[in-house]
Amino acid sequence: MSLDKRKIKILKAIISSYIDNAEAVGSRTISKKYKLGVSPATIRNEMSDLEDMGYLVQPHTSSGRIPTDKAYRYYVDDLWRKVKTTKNPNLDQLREIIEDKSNELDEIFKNSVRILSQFTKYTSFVVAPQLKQSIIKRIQLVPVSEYKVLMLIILQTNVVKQVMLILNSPIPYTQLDKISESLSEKMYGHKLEDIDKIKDNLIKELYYTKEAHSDALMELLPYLMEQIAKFEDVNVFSDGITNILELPEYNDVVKAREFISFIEDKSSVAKLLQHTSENDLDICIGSENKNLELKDCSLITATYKLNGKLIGRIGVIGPTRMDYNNVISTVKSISDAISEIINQNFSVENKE
Amino acid sequence: MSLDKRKIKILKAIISSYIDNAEAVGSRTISKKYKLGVSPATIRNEMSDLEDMGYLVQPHTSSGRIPTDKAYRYYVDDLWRKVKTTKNPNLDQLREIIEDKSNELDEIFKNSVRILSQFTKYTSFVVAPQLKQSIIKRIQLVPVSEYKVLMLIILQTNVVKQVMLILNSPIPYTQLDKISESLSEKMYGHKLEDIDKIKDNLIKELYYTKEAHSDALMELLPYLMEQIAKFEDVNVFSDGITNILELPEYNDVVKAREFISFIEDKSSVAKLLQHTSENDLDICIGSENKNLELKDCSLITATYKLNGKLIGRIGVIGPTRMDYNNVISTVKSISDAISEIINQNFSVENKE
DNA sequence: GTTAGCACTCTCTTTGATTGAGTGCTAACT
DNA sequence: AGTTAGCACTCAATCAAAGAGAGTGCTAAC
Repeated sequence: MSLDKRKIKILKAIISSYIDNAEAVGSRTISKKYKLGVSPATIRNEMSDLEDMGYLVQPHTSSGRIPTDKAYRYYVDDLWRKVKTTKNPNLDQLREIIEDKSNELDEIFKNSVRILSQFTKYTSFVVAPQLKQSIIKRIQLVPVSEYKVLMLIILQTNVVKQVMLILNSPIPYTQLDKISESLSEKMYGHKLEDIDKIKDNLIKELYYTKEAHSDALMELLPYLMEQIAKFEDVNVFSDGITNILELPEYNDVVKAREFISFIEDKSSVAKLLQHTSENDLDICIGSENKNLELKDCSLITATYKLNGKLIGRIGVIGPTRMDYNNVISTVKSISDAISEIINQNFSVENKE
Repeated sequence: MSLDKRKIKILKAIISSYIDNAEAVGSRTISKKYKLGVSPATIRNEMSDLEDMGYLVQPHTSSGRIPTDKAYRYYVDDLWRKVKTTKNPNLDQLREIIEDKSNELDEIFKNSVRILSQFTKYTSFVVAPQLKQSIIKRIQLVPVSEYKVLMLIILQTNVVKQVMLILNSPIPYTQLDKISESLSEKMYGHKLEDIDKIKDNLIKELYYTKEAHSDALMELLPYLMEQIAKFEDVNVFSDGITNILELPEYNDVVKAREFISFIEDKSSVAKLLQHTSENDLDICIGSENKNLELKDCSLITATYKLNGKLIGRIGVIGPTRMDYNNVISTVKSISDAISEIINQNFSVENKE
């Protein structure tokens, strides 16, 4: 028995009906709505075959059929060939919405997941690039008030992190630039994540640097290093969590609660995304997911890159009967938009 | 007929039973669990009186009674006298949790609502102070890369806002300090919200300032002003929205959805909080709320202050049968903690 | 190979009976 | 006069039985 043309037509009809209505599909429905020119009886025979082949299941003997994960996999692989070739027309529009006025990386991600969940009606999330992997370009101390100094950590990607330092005793403004220079010189080229390991050495080295040799600085150093070490490890943004309340499969509050509590746990989501393949676009259907909690969910993720290097993933999670067509192209568009935006705004400029 | 001592005891017993179980309370339950030394029959008579007085209602003839908004109002007013006098013991602990490592105002608020919803098991939110009301103390431009300059706007409260400016043509680093000085001089003392109105004047004045007279600057100015004008108007943080899924009154997914979509609309929440009284602590029970959507909810809000001036509110929203005792004291504690933290970290230092 | 017909299955909805928590009233008691 | 036991009554919630409806599988005819 093989998937002949008619079987394929019927299978696709069932899948697309089930995606729309979340209700088991009967032979009559297919025959009427998807006019294949054959009677329900014929369709019943074919459906029986499709069930034997593992593409359909019946929730109970006298009900219609619903697609299995295998069916979705077939459907998606088929879709895949078409999506790949169609170019997204509205990329510029997307860029405009996502691109943030304040040029903040986090804002770009927040916008992205917001748009993504609005467009797909599912839950979406993004893992922000691991800040700790970034390399320090320069440190700049800026006086704010007598006892407050703002430390700006300028990264190679031109992302600027700010840390407010509270002083025990004031440091004259005029010294701050010199201190900044010394700090920059010593910390240049190090990754943020390495600071914690080498901080003792750094402090020692700085101690012997003539310009920086002020009591105020020495007092400040351990505190300053500590603040850097405290930067967040992974950062996950999500949006549209409550979208799932609109779906009939989550009409049961208990189910909804379970899903939400899983998704709200950022570390589990981060793990989820780190365990996916390195593919540009990854589709994980139902039981293909390693997490048992997600056996009824599909996960569509795409990568975004900076200077050609993979730095994060953005994705959508929804029921296995999700609107793959829409989700796949939306995720792809938005991940492309993110890549473009960050490459334009945050790439390492070689001319320097 | 008046509220004698026994009626009060019975009323309180009913309220507290209903708060615990969300189920209509019968005379037998009261008689057994709250040993008042009288029989169910007597309690029935009293309950009937309390119903006549408007403190109780029966969902249907043969059910127990549930408290009305009037009952909660009585209960809360009574509680009020006691809460007022008890000092919160764990304020220091709270401060420690809320106080943010990075000294970011937004982080403080996010922590506050997180803690608040964790402690109360309800939904909580805070309106962040209106940034636009803040007065500019100083502007500092910091070079980031050849075509990027970070503009730091240092406010009187020592909050520092950063805006990344993308240049069309590079500005020599050495000029940036001078430009910063000119900008600071002209913009000092103005409120952020006024910048938009007076920007034309500012630009003109800066044009005639000798030090700042560089083409690069002139090109930058309109762009820079525009960025400032774009700062957000109100900022609402919320947390624990999905806590309501745990409550029996929201076992109905439709109800839950309605509640959530109301709360997720930041502007409606902002409006809600701005319409409450100026009281330090405000309690709005059920139909006392102006929003029809919240007729089954109670809203407990408290103010926080900077330099004695009210700058925002934080609050909890939950069902009318909420645990007022816990919520009131928690909201109060946390608002106090916020006040302390921001007064310590963000108050205008007079010595400067 | 396709289809009409029909018996069969199983869920969903409706209906009716039963249960149980709780009330209100009355009459007796303190 | 206030309190209480007793009892009839009410109504939501639960459960079982019946009926409807959607859909299947099989058979026999086209």
